[in-house]
Amino acid sequence: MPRPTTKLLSPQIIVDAAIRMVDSTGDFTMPGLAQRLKVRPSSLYNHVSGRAEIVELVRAHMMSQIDLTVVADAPWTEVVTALAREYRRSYARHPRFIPLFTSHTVAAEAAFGMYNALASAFAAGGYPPEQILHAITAVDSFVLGSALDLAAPEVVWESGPEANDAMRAALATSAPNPERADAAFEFGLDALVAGLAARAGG
Amino acid sequence: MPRPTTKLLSPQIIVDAAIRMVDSTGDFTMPGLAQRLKVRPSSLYNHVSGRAEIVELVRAHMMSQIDLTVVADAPWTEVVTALAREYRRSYARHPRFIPLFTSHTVAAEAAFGMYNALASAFAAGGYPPEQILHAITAVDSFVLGSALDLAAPEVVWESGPEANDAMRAALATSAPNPERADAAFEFGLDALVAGLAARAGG
DNA sequence: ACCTGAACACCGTTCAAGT
DNA sequence: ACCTGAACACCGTTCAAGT
Repeated sequence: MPRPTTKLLSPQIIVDAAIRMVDSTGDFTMPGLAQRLKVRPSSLYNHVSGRAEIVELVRAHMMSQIDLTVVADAPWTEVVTALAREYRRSYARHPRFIPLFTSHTVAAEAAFGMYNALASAFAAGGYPPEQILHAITAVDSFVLGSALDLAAPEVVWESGPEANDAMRAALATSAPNPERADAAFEFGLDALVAGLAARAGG
Repeated sequence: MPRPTTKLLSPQIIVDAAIRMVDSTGDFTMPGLAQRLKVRPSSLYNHVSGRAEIVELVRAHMMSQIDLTVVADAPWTEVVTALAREYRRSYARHPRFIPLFTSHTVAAEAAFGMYNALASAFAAGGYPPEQILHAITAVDSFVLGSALDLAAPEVVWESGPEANDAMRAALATSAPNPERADAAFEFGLDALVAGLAARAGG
């Protein structure tokens, strides 16, 4: 009886199980992972250093799904828009995992491809070096905040105790998630990139 | 011997202790809170329903610190800018608490004052109701993302394995936190509001 | 009314022992 | 090389008991 060629455990298998567990329950635990993989919790430590590393591996996995070549030879504002959209989409595939990224370690390594691509786009737009980092940070912050909005439970706006006139009129037009979050992201992204374009070329 | 007039425990006292513990350690636990307050962990449950409620009380406390009347009679774009700045500042006083807000419940109640003020400003700017919610969401997402950037540990950009030319030039200008995060926020906020202004009045 | 003590069902992690 | 079993030091929460 030869050993099975496919191993029972590996970092990739653990990462997949963590993603599935968070998708279905909103969080993951080492015992929960072990149970899904039909293994004892201590076995996991032969493949990952601990829970924190699993979170980082998931982050790296999601970032690796980003296609950095989209519309590579378009005007720079379209490149930034497309990159930000791809960036958020990679988060959006597993929205409930996003809060686990926010008590973060570094993340810079996994995101470096994205940052390089954004830096090139802003440089092409005429941005001086000392503002490129700010522009990248602005896009990064907006994408992460928007991704978190996607993970939010359906907001019970209606129960808002004292909405003023402007707010009440706005609430009357509200759509359910994820359509509302998607529309808000596209709206905000368009405004942000337009504002960044107005500051460029100096 | 009369009882002491100041009680040993109250929701406010627990909230203050949680904030101090997160400021100094990055997280809080019920036993840790109890120890700081010279009390047993089970005593806390006479004043709060549990850990989750403490997080929500802290969120409400921080939001209540926001001054919604800043520059009330300025042009609407300045009102939005000032509100967003105040909003982020209320987070920034205790940056390490911010990640604890991101696995959130509703938050809408605590933020309603801010949302009302933003709604009024956008309405004054000529925004139609169906876009006001998007504009508010964009500001909200950008502020939260920027606040999280503030909680990030000093990023070891330099160790970035393969920065391209544009990125390397940008990194050479990087300042330490919190100055870098502050400058990036102001830069991004200016761009976002400029973009939102360009879409207004339609 | 509110603090305590003891208990419960969990965590993440380590490590010697097996194969 | 990798899985197990047992153990450790923790969690958050409940609840009867005290005062």
